[in-house]
Amino acid sequence: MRVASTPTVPARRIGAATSKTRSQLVDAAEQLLLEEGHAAVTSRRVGARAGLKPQLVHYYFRSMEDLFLEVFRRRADENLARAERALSEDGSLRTLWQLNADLRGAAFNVEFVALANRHEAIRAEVARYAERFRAMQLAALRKSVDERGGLPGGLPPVAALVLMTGLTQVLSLERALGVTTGHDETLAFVERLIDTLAAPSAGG
Amino acid sequence: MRVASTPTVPARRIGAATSKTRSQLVDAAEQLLLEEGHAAVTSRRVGARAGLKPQLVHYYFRSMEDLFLEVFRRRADENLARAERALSEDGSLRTLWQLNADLRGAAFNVEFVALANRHEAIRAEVARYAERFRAMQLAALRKSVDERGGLPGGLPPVAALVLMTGLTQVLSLERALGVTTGHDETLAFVERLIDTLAAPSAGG
DNA sequence: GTCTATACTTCGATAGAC
DNA sequence: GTCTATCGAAGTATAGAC
Repeated sequence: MRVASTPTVPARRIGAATSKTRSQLVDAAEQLLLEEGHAAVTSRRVGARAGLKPQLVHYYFRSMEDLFLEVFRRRADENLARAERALSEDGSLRTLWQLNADLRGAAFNVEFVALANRHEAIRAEVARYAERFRAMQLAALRKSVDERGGLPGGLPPVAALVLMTGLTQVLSLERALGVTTGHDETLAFVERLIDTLAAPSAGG
Repeated sequence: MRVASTPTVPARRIGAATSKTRSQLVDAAEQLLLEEGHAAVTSRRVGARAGLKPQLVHYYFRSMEDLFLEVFRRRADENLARAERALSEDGSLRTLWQLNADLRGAAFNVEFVALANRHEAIRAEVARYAERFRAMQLAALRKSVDERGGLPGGLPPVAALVLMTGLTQVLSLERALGVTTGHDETLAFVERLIDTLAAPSAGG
């Protein structure tokens, strides 16, 4: 006796994940997302941007949510790979700062956090990425900080990461809005702070 | 000879800004925005949520963008009024911290920042609010900080505000996503820091 | 793998009666 | 101030030919 393990609906066929056309669609979706927000990422507009028929979006992706997930994963994987490269040898605060400050597109994050409100699958994926990114940074920072007996003021390494994340995100976000009051002062302060911590004894 | 100063299109009539029905529509729009994101704020759904006909949305608002602007302004005005009350007597770091930590709905901000990408009028309004909020806080903080000769480490008051804004936003955002690694440690650190600054000499 | 054709839904917005 | 009626555009998704 066979247990029913197949879906009741035959499910329409879906294109291969290795297809070049498919990655063109992901490219187009990412562009639209960054330029005009997630509401602009429709099958028709993605198709048009890629120079393809909109129905191909539905051939390669079971739903628009699947397309969003693919756009997110691709970017997340890039970020994690870049972080791994940067942190493999040097987990200093400066490296971590540069890593966070260089992350492309706070706009990207905003769109997906907004999407996460409505799509549980996207929320889970964003959360998974955020946790992995933080854990990777924490491992590197702990290692470099332990060598010199902790951060000043009793600042826990993980708190330094949360602060850094918040700071880089708010700076990017506000810049996109056209709000820059206090940015220069804050950046200068962070630079000074990192310099001080990198050279605890004068003239090192 | 009269200069043409009237619009070429007669423009359909728009309901009074004082209408109770109108504010019910704004209530409904705000609820939908918080629960399901800005994409869920359609004239049909707003009407249904308010128990009214969707056409009334178009009677009270020239466009959906106008409705979004009204939702934002109402909340922004509340926040500014609350800030003014809290800061009128006490511009301490603790008061500022509580003010930022208590601000309802980082989700609210996310939705409007996302909308700002596509709607210039919304971007300008969000930017105007952010600048006013920061300026109000800065005036209060400067006053309270000058009395005691500045913040430690040469931290400029405006940089303290930027840091605080980033921190409270990232904490709210990540909590909504289900990411909380490092939150407790960071909050504890901030509390300790504020305590230390509030009582510079032991046994004050 | 890509096409045409199409079903079905929902959207913003307006006109005009009451 | 609210209603009915409606237009035209855009959305997701699917079926089936090639």
